[in-house]
Amino acid sequence: MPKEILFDEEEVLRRATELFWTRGYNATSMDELTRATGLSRSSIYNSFGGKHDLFMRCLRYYVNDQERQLHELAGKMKPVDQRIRAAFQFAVEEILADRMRKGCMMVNTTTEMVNQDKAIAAVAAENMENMEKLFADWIREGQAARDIHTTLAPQVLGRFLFNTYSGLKVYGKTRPDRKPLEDIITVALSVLEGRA
Amino acid sequence: MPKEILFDEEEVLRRATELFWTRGYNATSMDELTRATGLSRSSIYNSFGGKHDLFMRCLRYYVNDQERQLHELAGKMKPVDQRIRAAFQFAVEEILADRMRKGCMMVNTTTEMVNQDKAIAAVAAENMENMEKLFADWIREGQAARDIHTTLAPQVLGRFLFNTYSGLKVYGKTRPDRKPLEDIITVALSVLEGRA
DNA sequence: AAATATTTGGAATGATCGTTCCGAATGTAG
DNA sequence: CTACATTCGGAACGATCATTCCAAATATTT
Repeated sequence: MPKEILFDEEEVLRRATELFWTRGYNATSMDELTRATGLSRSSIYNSFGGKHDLFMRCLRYYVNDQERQLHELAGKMKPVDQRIRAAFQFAVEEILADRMRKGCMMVNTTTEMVNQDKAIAAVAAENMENMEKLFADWIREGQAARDIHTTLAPQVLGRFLFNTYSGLKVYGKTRPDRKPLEDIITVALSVLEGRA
Repeated sequence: MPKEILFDEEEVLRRATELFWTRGYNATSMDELTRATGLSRSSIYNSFGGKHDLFMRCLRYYVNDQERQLHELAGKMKPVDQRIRAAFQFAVEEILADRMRKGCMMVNTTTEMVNQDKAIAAVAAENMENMEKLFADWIREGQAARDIHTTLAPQVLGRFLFNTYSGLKVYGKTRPDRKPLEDIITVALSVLEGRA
């Protein structure tokens, strides 16, 4: 009975995410969203609810993708110290390839919306939790393999790595140059070396 | 001949800054600005130009104040290692005292506007330059006093400190708790220790 | 006290905001 | 081929946006 939905939902989500990512929540209008996705107003409201609902879908889409990429990295790159370096190096390449200087959608959203929107704040808190745990798990693994000293607890080092990671996303937005970004990583990762 | 301006310009700037800081550029309306400052629309346009001009004044007001506070700290706290720790500790106290979870206006503005507004991007770049230089100068001073190892160049360590600093402002926005913030600082400042 | 230059409050403007609504289009089921 | 459930395009809605404008208020100078 129902007429089929004609568009590819994931493709729409990808395009909407790209726009929100580039312009932020408040500066993005439904009009721009229709142009970016190719959908009419009605279709967006029908399929995704209003602007806020659509944004939440996009934000989750983004963070899931980000977290998935990092988990995949762990599958390929076994030695933990190399893996951590690879994760940060990957972030640098992403920043340098980002022609629109979008930065990180989660960081952008955090600074723009966390103190004004509880639903968004919840996603931000969850992502922080996940990232800290991911890094902490890697650290624990590296400590067990005696590649990382055990002077500091995995959770503490994980938090530090996540903080450095967020910082890079901000830094790259005003200065997307390889040298300073890699300088920062060099110093940050030196805390994992020796001293055991 | 001229009727006097009845308001205190700095007080107006302070209140407008507080509002932009809390809500960001796009989410702040001229209507809210009139309520926050007590001025009428005409007075704002007369004395400060439009919304964008006023925002630039506020942003400069904010960054000048921030940079001034750090420079003042250097005057009081002579030993460099203690001074750096004090600067980061001060940031933590600021985050914990920030009931509105405003975070850092410069970081917020960077992530919201840098890829959409050249004038703002210029201020962000200038502030980054100043902060890196400030930290680098402190590092150089500490190295000369043999309080900090000389394995890494002042500029490199300065960049790292600035990155950690920015990261904390983001972190504190979603999780304004003392423990994790101080964990991060502990790890970050450990890169300045020994090893010479 | 009168004249003047400026500020001030508030109404008005046109644009744009997010959202709703409805008739037309369209694919499926009988 | 008819009936129907749903999507779709685009007009329309009220609210709000940044900005402009003008008459009233006011402090200084004459």
